[in-house]
This record gives sequence, C-alpha cells and structure tokens, in this order.
Amino acid sequence: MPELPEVETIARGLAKRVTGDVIESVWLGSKPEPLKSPAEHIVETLEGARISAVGRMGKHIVFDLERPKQQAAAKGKRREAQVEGSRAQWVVHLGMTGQMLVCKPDAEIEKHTHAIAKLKSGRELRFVDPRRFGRLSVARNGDFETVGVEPLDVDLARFVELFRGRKTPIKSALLNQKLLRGVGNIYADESLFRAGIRPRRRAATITREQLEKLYESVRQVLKEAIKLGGSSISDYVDPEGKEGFFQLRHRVYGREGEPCLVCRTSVKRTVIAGRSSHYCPKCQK
DNA sequence: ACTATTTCCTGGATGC
DNA sequence: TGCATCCAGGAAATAG
Repeated sequence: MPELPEVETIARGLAKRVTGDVIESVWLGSKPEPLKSPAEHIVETLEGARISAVGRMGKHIVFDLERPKQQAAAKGKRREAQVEGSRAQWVVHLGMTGQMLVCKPDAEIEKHTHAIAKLKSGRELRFVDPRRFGRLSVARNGDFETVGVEPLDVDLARFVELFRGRKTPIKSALLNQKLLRGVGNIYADESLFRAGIRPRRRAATITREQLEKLYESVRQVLKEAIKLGGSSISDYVDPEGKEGFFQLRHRVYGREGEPCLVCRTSVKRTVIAGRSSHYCPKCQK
C-alpha cells in the first residue's frame, strides 16, 4: 500500500535507473485498462519521449517527458501534432498493489502486467497491478494539478487552515487527498498516535496547540519513513528490490491488542470511513 | 458545500 | 484438503 514515503522511495529508485532513457514503444494490456487517459493518447505521448526526470506528487509517480522536435515534424499530418520540443508528464498511481518495474526484456512477464514501455537502453518499464486500483495517465506540461498540499512543503498556518470548520473525523481529513496529499492509512494512524489525538476526534474540535503537534508529527513520521525506505508490509519492495524498514517503527498500525509502547495499554482498532484505525485509548484523547 | 457510504479488484488468511 | 467467506484499502462515484 504505497503511501507518500513508499512512492517517494520508488520514484527515487526509478529516477536513478531511467532518467535520460527514451521510450521507444508502448504496449497496453487488453480488457478494462487501468487508464485515466485514452489509450491512444498515452501511447502517442510516451512513444519517442525522453524521460528527463522522475518525481512524486502526493501518491503519484510523475515521469517528466521531453518530446523531440523531429518527431513533431516527421508526423506532421497528425491531427493533434506535438508542439516542437514539447513537454509532458506520465503520471502513475500505484493504487494498493501497483508496481513499476525496470526489467530486462527477457524477464518473465508477470501475471497482471498492464503496460510495458520499451526503452532505448534495452530495458523495459513494466506496470504490474493485481488488484487494478492503480491508474496511468498522461498530461501536458502543467496540466497535472492536484488540489491538496504536500505535507512536507506546507507551512503551519496553511496546515491548520485545512481543518477549520470540518466536522469529519480527523482521520478522514488526513486521508482526504484534496486537503493533504500523500498520507494514507498507515501514516495517518502513526501521526495521530504521535500527536496524542484520537482518530475519531472531529477535526474542528482540535485545539491550535494540538494541530501544531499534529503538523510536526505528520512531517516527522513521513521523513523518518522516507529515510527508512518506507514500510514493507505484504510484499512491498522498491525498484531495486529492497525492502523498507519503517514497519518496524509502527507504534499502533497493525498492533491491535498489543501493548502501547508508551503506557502498555492494549492498542485498539476501530473502523472509520471504512478504514481500520489503530490507537491507544490512554495516550490519545 | 460537505460528509458518509458504496464500489472496484484479487490474493492471502481464516473457518468449517 | 477443499471450498466459501472475509479482509486489505485509494479514490471515484453515489447518496444523503
């Protein structure tokens, strides 16, 4: 379940391996494709493009693409002709189980492979996603906007403002990508534990002081997790096949019934907005 | 304008 | 052992 730290780790790994490479051809799997843009649009945008950078926005991996000039000239008859030397992005959301793999072309094609981009270097970028919650799309430069703010960029004042007047539980607000982007179930629970706030607390009832603590907690948890390469639960590994280690630092997530690491009280689990939520009833108010 | 709930999807875990 | 059922959850869609 890639959240911000995992996606950041993945994007860095991909950047290291495919920056500067050129996409020569693209294959998209049949059936209901996990696409947010029309298939032809994706193929047209990716083929021939050079990957100039790989980054992250919220939980999205963003490949920055440069389209060569001669490409546009040679295919002049194309209706939606590419502007010369145009820029675009390939945006990938991994959903729950998505993976972006860099493979040798002779590597066995895994079940649930939905897209393959052949690279000039001879390798392939493959998108594999058993549960099909992941999504692929393309955008022209600047088109890919997400509404929420980056937790690691936002300042305290704007962070506090996000929750003003919201009756929804703070846990739901943290998961709402239109407010804050990149925080998922694990990091929401871990942040709330560190801030001493119960997940069901209505956002609007949280004091300024507590919100300041939450602001620091969210950022601290995310930074620490990035440093450790994310949380490896189920079978998450980064593009180099390495596991993350933040799961060893989880204080409440997945620890139902186990003693709180601070006060030994049994960690409780409840469901909020359809998501399991873990907390210590004594440490969190 | 918000908020809450349902839906999508498959593999692994659990239960009888 | 085998089969059915449940559960995980991001975000879009739907309902209130």
